[in-house]
Amino acid sequence: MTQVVGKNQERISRRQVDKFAERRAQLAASALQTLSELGYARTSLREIAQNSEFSHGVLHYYFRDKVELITYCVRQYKAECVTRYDQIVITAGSAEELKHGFGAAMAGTLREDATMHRLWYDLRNQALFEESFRDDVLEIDQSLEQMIWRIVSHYAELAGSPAAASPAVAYALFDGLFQQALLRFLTGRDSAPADLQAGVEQLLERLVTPA
Amino acid sequence: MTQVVGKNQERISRRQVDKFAERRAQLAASALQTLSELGYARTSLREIAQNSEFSHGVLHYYFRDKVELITYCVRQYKAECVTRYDQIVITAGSAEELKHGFGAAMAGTLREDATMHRLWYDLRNQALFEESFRDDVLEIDQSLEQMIWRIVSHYAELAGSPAAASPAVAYALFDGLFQQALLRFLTGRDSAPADLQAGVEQLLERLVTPA
DNA sequence: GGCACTTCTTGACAGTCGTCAAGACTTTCT
DNA sequence: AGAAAGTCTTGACGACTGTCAAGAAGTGCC
Repeated sequence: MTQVVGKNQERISRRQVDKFAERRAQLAASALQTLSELGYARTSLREIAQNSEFSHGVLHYYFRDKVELITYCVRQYKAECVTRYDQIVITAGSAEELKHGFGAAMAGTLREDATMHRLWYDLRNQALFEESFRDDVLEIDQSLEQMIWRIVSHYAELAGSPAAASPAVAYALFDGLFQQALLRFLTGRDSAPADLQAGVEQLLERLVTPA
Repeated sequence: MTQVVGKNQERISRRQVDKFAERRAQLAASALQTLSELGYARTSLREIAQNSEFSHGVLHYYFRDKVELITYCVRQYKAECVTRYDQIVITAGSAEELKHGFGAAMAGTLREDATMHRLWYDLRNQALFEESFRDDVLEIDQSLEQMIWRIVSHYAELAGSPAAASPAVAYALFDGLFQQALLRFLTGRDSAPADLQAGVEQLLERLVTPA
């Protein structure tokens, strides 16, 4: 059922643990791909297995049940996206540069990772109905809020005026913009990324301009 | 299968159509209640029927299939909520009054109709994966955007300065605030409605203040 | 080679799902 | 009253779900 490590083979047990973790990550990647294509409601374990190179039974060798698999997926998703804009914060030398870099990065990930973002909103919503993922989802949401706040506060610093909103409000506003852009992008409106970039940059300006 | 009306009984056919429509609405109400409790992914026709006073077979007498039922539900939901704030716009005599009325109304519906809002976001997200509800969802979303814009533009009028955002952006920002407040409210943060009211009022001010 | 252990496949299970058809019950009209 | 139309229940169907157990296939050690 769960992983069993050899009795007195300490040398290789480390290697086996690594292989075990690697395969978990590999299967989680297949699961994430399937989830992002079909959504939570329509994703079954057999479908996930078909998107991998294994059969459906193997999922229960690496994950206790469906909940543990999806929880693991959510955590893996988080690791990828929580530091998405940090490089921009580090390298930006001016407020203008940061603003354009952030706007372009938002527009870029909208274009490139649209289905993954769609999945994120799907799972965040599931957490409103189901207790299971709630803690992980809330933790990711908080990390995203902090990521946004690193942008806003650094921009305020570069611009020389204090930020005029709390981290929570700033995150909510950018998230609203992004979610609407995602809806439009996925329903075929090609101008969505450019519109998002403009909206994001305008919002960033206004968030550090005193009323 | 579908409704069959008597041959030459024009007098009563009208009454039968009404009864038919009434029962559809009644069943849709049961469906909406079930959906708001369980979410789209976990709602089955049998569960819906158990939340009504009928057996599961009757759903296929009044609705062709599950998609038509949920589509009908979405439309019924729309009719209820699209004019939610219009009374406030009409009766508000000053910018201040409109601002407080709107903030209080948002906080109030967050408290009262939280599970319905949760369902709305769930269904809007389903539309990103499924083609079926997409048109209806987009139509509702547009109506909500217009509803928000009636608030913003009227507030700008009362305040004497032009609105500094497009209808789409304004809607996205308020929606972001509301969605975050919903997440917090449903996860037990009691201050969510008050925080939402404050955030909404602040945003409304800033949306009509020139940069 | 034989052995211990890990990894993966296969097939089955109990349950649920949407759908539908047959028929019973109810209402309405003549 | 009897016929006809409308309404609802019951029970079944095939398909799909998560889960699990039995065993085959693969891997490394003596």
